[in-house]
Amino acid sequence: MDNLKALKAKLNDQGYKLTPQRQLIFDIFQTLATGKHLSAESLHMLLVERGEGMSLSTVYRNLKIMTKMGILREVELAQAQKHYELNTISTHHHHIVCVQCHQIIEFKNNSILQEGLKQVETNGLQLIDCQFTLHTICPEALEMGWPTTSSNWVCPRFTTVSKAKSLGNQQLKLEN
Amino acid sequence: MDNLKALKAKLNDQGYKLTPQRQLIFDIFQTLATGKHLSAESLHMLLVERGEGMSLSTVYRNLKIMTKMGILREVELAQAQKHYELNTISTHHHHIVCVQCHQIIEFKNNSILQEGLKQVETNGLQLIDCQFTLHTICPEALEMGWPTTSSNWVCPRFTTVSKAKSLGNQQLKLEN
DNA sequence: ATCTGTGCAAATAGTTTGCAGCTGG
DNA sequence: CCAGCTGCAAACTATTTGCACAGAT
Repeated sequence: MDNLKALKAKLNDQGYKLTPQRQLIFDIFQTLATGKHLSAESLHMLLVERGEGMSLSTVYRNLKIMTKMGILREVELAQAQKHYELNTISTHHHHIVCVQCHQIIEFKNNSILQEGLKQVETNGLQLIDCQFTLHTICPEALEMGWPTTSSNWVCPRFTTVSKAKSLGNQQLKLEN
Repeated sequence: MDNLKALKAKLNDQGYKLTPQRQLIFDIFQTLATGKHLSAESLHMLLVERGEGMSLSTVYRNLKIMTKMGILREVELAQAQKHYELNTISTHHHHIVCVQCHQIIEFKNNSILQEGLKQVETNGLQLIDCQFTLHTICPEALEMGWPTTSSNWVCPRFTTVSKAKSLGNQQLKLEN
């Protein structure tokens, strides 16, 4: 596979090696459904299920390296753990997250990425990742008396809506 | 003070009480220099230095509540801990963070907030916080062979520059 | 009177690290 | 063959929680 060669080149370029473990991790992210993020823990479980033994520390170590290199992006949404996804221009997107039910809506918006690039270049820096994150509350939770709502109350909105509303030429999709 | 009344009203409205501890925390954030964030730990230390005994758990508990209510915003930048700052429209800003030296540049950009509001309203949600975060690397670190750079190497760029470059009508200032 | 808040100490969860042996370039 | 990588177990750090008591409305 071509992407694999590129990965190897990128790694070697920085003095890192292409190990079977790194290959596997990269592969999982490449075949991951759009809009899915993995935590270190869930990635590890996925690997174990696949019959690929790999230690959790190795997972952590490699997620870190691949994030540093800009291969993956690390997103901190509502949950306690960090989540990871491939960091490519074509799949680049942002997140709306409900602070009560923790559901996530992804959306694309190129003008925001452009704005980010401009801002970064103006300061003579190089962009590694650009994250636009909107913390929101759903009207249903507000009716329930949020923020006093019980922590496990789940907003019905996202479980019934299959696709979030799109805005202009921007495309939105519902996230797991 | 007027802000204090507003705080009390907001809290009572949700069934929370205005305790001396909450007042103190709010006060600290109000008098905090622009561009400064506090972690739970550093806020606690600040309180202790001031001679205000308060348990760390109380700090954590109240930071959480005040973030939920939109009084504070929780930012996850390069560090391991979460940091907090007041969440007001007039002070609303975004962050550029260097992934090597962890220095932060703040910048204002109203069009981004507008974009966020539009996006959120289109989905029938209510905005609590809007964060635009750019992860970048400084050219100096790249020259040093980043990402293989040692973890405590500090980019000289930010320590010498007193004010980051501004972009258009947007205003930039150097952080903490 | 009741319900929320606090301090303390203990618990937890996510992540990191030291070390001895293994492996890719 | 050598610097980087892995697995394991132990360590660590930020944050959360249970409980008994105190305080506000």
